[in-house]
Amino acid sequence: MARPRSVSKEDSLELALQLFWERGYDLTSIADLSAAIGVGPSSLYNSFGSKENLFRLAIERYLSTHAAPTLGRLDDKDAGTAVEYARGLLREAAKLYTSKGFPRGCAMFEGAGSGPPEQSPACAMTHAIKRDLNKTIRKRLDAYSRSGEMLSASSKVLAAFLLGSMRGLSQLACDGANRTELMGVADHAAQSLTGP
Amino acid sequence: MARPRSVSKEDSLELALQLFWERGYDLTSIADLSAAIGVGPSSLYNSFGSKENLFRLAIERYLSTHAAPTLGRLDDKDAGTAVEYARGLLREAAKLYTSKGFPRGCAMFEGAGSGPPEQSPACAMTHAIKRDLNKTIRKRLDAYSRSGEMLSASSKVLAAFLLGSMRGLSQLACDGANRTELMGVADHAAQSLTGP
DNA sequence: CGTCAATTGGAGCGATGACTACAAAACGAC
DNA sequence: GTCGTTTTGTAGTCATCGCTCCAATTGACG
Repeated sequence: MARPRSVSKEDSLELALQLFWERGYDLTSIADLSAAIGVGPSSLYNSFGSKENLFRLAIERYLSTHAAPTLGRLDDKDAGTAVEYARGLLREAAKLYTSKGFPRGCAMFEGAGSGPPEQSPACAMTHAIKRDLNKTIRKRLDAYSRSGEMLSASSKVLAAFLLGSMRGLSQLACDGANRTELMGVADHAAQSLTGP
Repeated sequence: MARPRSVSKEDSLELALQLFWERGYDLTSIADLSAAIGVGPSSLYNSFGSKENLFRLAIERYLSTHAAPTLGRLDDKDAGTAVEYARGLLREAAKLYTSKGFPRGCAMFEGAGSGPPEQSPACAMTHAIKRDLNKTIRKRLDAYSRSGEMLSASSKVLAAFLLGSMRGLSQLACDGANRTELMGVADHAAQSLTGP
């Protein structure tokens, strides 16, 4: 029994996400968001509290929608061999980073600076997520090792390599590499997990 | 026959570089630079003209000093096999990205946003450099191909992979990975160039 | 219709952004 | 010492930042 919001929270978050995705946290101002969403700044603050919180919610939306297929590959337990697991993960990432109608690269990697957690609020929140990604990949590789598969390096090194590859793919996408090129890089990186 | 500058241009550029390196172009303000260098803003503008130009000169200094060993590996024609070439390049980069007493990661990759050239002045200048890096790597790989060495993929894919690996290493360094870990990733990535 | 609750647009807050105007200061040349 | 040249610090320009205050608006409910 009150005035209804002119734009739904979901719609607002999706529009905010796309701005953060394209320009990053620092270069996206409240005025930009306000104009893109079509509501005044006061409505944004009434709904989301702060720019930092809006970013957090936008990234959460990103992870649970756009990035869901990629995250699903992260702990895909039916991926076949380790190489096939890595290929599935990196190809899915490459696909996400070159989706038509959306900004290039990864919204989380590129949306916040890549600095240490204390550099900015946005860095702090994405830093924790990246740690989780690394941990998840490493667990999956450890499982391959335990089941007897020979890998080309330790799970620690390979987890860092795969996460680094995802970030490299994101940056290549930002710089204009097309999907075909990214898929080639993804395939090559995945293939490198082959044991001796 | 005029008043001498209180801080040399070289010293100013080195200090400016380290700030841009650590915080990036956008998050480094003229006031920050002024305080770190120990001169007023007017001196900075008198010496360098604009923030954009100061950044350009700082990055040029970075490339010609700190990054010189890494750039030297880029077209090292006495590197042995392609795998050895890649290993030399990536290990030198890993070393640069974890130098004691300097910010983590690559000043050029992390100092400017990773967006398209039109996103910001800083992006525009680094974009051109990245294109050159790719081209140089590819030429080197083509030379290996022409001399009969079998590679694991096309020079186009491998050049993108190697540049992507450098950027991945830089980001891992920014997130706190230590030198040993980066060296492991570098070795692994280089090893992947082995022909079939 | 009147009431209450939530949202809205707009105006404006203090802080900070890049940048500049200007006069005092510091040298070499004379 | 005086002059000319360049650098210096200070103060201030206008724009924009994240954010807030407030009165007007919009509905469902009685």
